[in-house]
Amino acid sequence: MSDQPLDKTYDPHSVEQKWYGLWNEKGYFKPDMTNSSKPYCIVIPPPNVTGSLHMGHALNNTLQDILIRYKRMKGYAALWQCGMDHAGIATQNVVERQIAQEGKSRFDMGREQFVERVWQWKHESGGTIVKQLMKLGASCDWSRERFTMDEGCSRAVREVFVTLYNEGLIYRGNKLINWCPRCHTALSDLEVEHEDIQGGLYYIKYPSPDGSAFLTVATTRPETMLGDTAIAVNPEDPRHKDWIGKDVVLPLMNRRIPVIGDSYVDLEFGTGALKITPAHDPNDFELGLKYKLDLIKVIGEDGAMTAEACAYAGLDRFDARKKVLADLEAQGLLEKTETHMHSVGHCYRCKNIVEPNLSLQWFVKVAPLAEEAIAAVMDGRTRIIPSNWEKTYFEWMNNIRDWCISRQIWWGHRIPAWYCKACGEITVAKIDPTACAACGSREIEQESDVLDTWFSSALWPFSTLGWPEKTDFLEKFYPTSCLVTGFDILFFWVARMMMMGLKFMGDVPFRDVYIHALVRDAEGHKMSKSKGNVIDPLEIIDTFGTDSFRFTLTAMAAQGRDVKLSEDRIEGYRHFVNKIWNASRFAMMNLEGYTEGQPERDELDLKDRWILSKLNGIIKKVSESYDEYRFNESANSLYHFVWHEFCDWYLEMAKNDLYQSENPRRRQITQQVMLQVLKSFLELLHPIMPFVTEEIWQKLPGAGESIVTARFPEFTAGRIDTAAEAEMDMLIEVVSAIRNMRSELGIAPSGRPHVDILAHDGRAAAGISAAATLLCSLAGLKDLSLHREFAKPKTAATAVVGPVEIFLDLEGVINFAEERKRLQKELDKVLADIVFVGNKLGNEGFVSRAPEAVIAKEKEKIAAYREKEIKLRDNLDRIIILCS
RNA sequence: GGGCGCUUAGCUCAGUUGGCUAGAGCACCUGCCUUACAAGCAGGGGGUCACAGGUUCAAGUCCUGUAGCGCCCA
Repeated sequence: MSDQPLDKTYDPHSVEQKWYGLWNEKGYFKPDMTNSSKPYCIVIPPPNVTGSLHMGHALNNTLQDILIRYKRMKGYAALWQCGMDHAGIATQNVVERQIAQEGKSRFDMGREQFVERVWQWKHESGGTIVKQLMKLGASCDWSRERFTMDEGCSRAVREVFVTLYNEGLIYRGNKLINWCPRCHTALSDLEVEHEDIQGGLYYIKYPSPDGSAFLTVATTRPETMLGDTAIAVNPEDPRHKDWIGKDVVLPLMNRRIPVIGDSYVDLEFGTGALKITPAHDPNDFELGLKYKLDLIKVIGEDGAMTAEACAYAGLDRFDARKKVLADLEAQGLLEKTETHMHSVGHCYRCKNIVEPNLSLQWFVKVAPLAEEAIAAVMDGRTRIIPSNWEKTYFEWMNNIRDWCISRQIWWGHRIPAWYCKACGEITVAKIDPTACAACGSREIEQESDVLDTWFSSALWPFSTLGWPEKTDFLEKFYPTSCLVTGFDILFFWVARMMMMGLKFMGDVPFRDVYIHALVRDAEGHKMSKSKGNVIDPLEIIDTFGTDSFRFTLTAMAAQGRDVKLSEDRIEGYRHFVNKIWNASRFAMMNLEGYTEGQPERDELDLKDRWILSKLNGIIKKVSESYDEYRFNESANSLYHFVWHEFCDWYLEMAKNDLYQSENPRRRQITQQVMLQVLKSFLELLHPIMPFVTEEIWQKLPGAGESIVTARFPEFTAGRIDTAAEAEMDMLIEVVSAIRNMRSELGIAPSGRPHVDILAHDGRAAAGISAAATLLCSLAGLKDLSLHREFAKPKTAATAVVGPVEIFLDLEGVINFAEERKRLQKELDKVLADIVFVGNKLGNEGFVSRAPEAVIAKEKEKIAAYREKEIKLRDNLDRIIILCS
């Protein structure tokens, strides 16, 4: 305990720095491997090494930290396995831009030197996000930080690749893939972002060989016509079916191509005739296979037209489009042009338009792996929360296509395949071979492509725990407990981890997957640099402190709803931090004569029993909410508890005991209860607000080593005291009623009126009597008289609370007309209540079919209303007399 | 085109299995510098829960349809 009282306001910055460093140094974030405590493990979604903390990270990591801190306090061996992703394309882009400023390209440098340069960049400027995560308070075990390109992860990648290859689940094939001409690499289907853009729909006339007739075809990409090898029409289409089996002449190229009939063709779209370019459209590719059509590649890797495009060779694809259209126009073969909205694929890294292109690439045959991954979610080995995401997961898994895993870049895991120049065979090996496995030739050359970054991320839950080695960590923590992530990488990452985990570990990678929402701006727009609506979490932390920021995210992170973040909201929660601070400050300013100890049960007074009961309720509520990933409920119940129960009522009532000196024992008990409640509250809140809770907790008398490793409060059913809660409810209502009268009748806050209370009911009377002093101070009264029988005073305002009637002496100050209005309003309300509940009870269906308890509740209600009505009428009558 | 979700107070949102004449924060109005907190305290106003049907004794909550918005996939 510190002798220093708390400062008047809370200063987050110094506090945050101090504690984080200390926690980390003391190793609190490392799981306790020595004991037999149950494991709890989360693997972090590895941020890109190029990344810096954005709102998505902030939310994602706050939620993970809450879970980890909670479980750690619950006594689990809690491991938050952290690390970073090498982010192949993104990182390569960053370094390429850097060397471009020096006037060089990666090709000038050569592969080895370039990769060296990337590592250098990584060491110098990569991973700024780690420090930012620390600012956020993330309690990762930094001693176990991993990188997808580190030695262990690379070994895991090799192991997996070779195994899958040997089992025929990885193959090399010439197929249609998504090609980014800017990044100069293949992309998987997932890495293409589709966006609707306004384009043209061009109607091109394909003449019959004798020139007597034309078949008109509509297309959005006219430049691909140069690679057409057929036209397809629907055999059901009366307009075109006669063309089937005949040829047309491909304009500009003067090539004869067949017209085929296939029901795939949509009768409604365009003219009902479809040009087939198997080398540049995925659907055409399938048709090409079906009808054994030629594949003519007219767009090259650089986005320019190939030699196959003859007169157009060398032109950029978009220039070629213009020229093709102009030439068609000139030949009278462009029938018309319409504007047309259609979806166009863009590279998710550089946003350039992606070209579907024929290319020799490596693929993972996913169907067999997906089957297992589907089954694991179906039978509940892995839960997806909220469960409606399961449907999305199944939908995707059931329609999954082979995964293109080769990338034509240099930064990444180089594919462990060697081509033999002598026999042409491929050698795939875990350890770099020196000779061809087939013919023994030493003339072998390694595949130049690297693997999709997501390939290594797919192994993250076990590669980071040491796999393929059999480590203690792997043994203890796999399957991990929970994965926390946004839905945007459900397919990219979660699905693939499921497949790989099941395949290589024989078990799911995680028991739970918690999918959280997206953070948007106050208007609900996705934050993006181009829109300029990005809120930088680090600026927020600087302005408001980490705790208020984390609390805001948590309180707003309701399941299945996006977080619309505004600074106003964060500011509001900064007030909350301040409130906690000041409540604690108050507690510590009133510790005169304090001794440590646990008061006996029968020494507790009403307010003590009440707050301890409420505390127990909140322990239950908060634990359950954390357990069920209802983070916002934890946050909101804690907010309400400390502000509106502990501060508004308990502390206000405690002042009586704390300020008076006649009864030191009573004061001690109140101090003990107050501190106990405060301490437990801080522990409950700590997972959400790690810093301020530690700062205060440390200053409390009898503090332990750190709140980080303190025990999370346990719910005890026996501590719930319903009698105390009911009694307090009544007192609170009485106080509120008096305050309301004072306010509505314009009694100055400095005014100290006298109150008479009439209570026929013995219990109520006893309660009021015991709390008389309290009532006076809370309601600002001079004094209070309690009566079992009472001649109602003439000049008093009145209120009815359950079995109790309150008379506020207004001699000299009363405005009878005002009081009459007030009572009339009260009476109207109670009459409406009676009608409402009366209707319910008068309903035959309700009485016969509603559950017993519900009916009893309604009956109780109406009885109370009726009683209140009688008293109100009586009081109103007397006022009316006085008014006249 | 297929799928998912949203629409509740001026604003941002809670509201688990139907029992709510609907809650919070901010904003607003009134009064208070009451010795923890004016980043505060006390009191107050404000909603036909998008619309239309249906199921039920009972619907913000379940079902169907409509409108608007958003996202994912093709």
